Amino acid sequence: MNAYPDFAYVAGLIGDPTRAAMLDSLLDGRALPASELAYLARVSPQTASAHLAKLVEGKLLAVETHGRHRYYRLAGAHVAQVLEALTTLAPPVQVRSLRQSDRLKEVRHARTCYDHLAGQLGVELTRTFVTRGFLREADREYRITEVGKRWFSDFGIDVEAIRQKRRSLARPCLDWSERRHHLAGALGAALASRLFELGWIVRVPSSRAVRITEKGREHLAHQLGIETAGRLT
Amino acid sequence: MNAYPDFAYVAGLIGDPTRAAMLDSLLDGRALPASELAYLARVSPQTASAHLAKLVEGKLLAVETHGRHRYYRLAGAHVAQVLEALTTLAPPVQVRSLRQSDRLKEVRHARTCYDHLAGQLGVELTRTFVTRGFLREADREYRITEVGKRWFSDFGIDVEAIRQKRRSLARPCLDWSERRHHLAGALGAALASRLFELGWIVRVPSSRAVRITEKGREHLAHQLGIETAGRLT
DNA sequence: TGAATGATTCGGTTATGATCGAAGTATGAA
DNA sequence: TTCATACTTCGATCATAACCGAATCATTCA
Repeated sequence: MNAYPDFAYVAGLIGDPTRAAMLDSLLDGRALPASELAYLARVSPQTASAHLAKLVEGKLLAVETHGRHRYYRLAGAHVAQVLEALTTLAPPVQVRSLRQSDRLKEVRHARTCYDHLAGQLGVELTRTFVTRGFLREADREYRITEVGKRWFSDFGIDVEAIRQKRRSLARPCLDWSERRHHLAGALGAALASRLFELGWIVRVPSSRAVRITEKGREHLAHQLGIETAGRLT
Repeated sequence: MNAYPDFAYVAGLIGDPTRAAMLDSLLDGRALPASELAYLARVSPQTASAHLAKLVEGKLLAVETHGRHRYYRLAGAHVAQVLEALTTLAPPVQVRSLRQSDRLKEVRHARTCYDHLAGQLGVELTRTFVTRGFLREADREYRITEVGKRWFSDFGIDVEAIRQKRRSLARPCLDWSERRHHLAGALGAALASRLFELGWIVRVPSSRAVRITEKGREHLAHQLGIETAGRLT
């Protein structure tokens, strides 16, 4: 009857709470061993193993064997994008505690999405790049302008070098908290790691949230006109 | 622990084969009564009722009561978009029969996606509008240029009139078969219904596929330079 | 070679939730 | 009223798949 691919299969894979917890743990782009994923999802190694096999079978995860360890990671940025898109449909969390509310604010403010930045910070950076003429929006991707190439180069990102890579250079990714696009792709990834490298942002332990350092706050304001103080709303 | 919305819940709703069949039946934007959905998903009315309640509870469907009938439809175009995005991750169907292969070609060639057009035709139309300067891509939406407004007006679509509507005017929607964006939003919907009205396209019975008529083929070629013959690949 | 560790396979148990029969509610028509 | 239709609620059944204990495989290290 149905002549086109079936979304029920993929949704079913994602829909199991345990598998969802695993996918969630991998959303930041890391590769984790099976035991770690079992621990994070609070199930036994056997159970985890079965789930991971299904996720690999369904092409949502990729696996890499290193000695007796098996490292699992998302099959690609496209998987992270679909998960973020799904989150868009999810009912907003009802806040129970002050602590939980704080964590939600953190994660809305700035977080990693696979290997790039999302949240207010991610969206704001992207918006600034477009209004300053560094990026131009095209179908399914951002084009990097000459001005942009110079700016990124000065910032310590060699656009030509990362252009070599197979993956797409600069693509938009839908942000579930801001409901706007932020920069993904190789350039998005490079930008995020450069910001970590410069110490403008640091990871919040055991969370996808990212904190902007004092140094980062100053530089973002001076160099890009992005005000980040008091934006934690 | 998790401070952000959970995609497992939504994915779980979509992941059940029966519910997925119902969502699929509604992907063209129609509103169908519960009994019809039960028939299409091959379950009893009681079972269907339970599933529909869950889908409404999860804000994936909206329900409208007319007398003793209850009409269910997708809660909005955003739901259709997420379903299309999910389909992007789904494994390609393995073709068993010539008949199935033909249906797949049909649906790849041209189909409705909620209330607008998708497939090769949808993507090609959108591409043409952009290259001819009728639309310009911006963040999360297409901007309609002055030239575009005139062209759509000549084509029988009053852009100012549909701009009044609440829903977004012209937004991109990811196409699972072409893996590019096509035009969604109020303008996308208006375009589709105008093409039906003009008799350039007709629906294929019991399918989301759309067939381009001889008349449509000629006009698309002359007025927009879109060659549709022999593109059924 | 043997012991220890990481991970998977197998088999049996259990719980969740999809399913439908039967009964109940609401609307419309005679 | 009474009957028919559209749909939902309740209750019971049943199947699927998540889960873990035990055993197995594979790698590393002593």
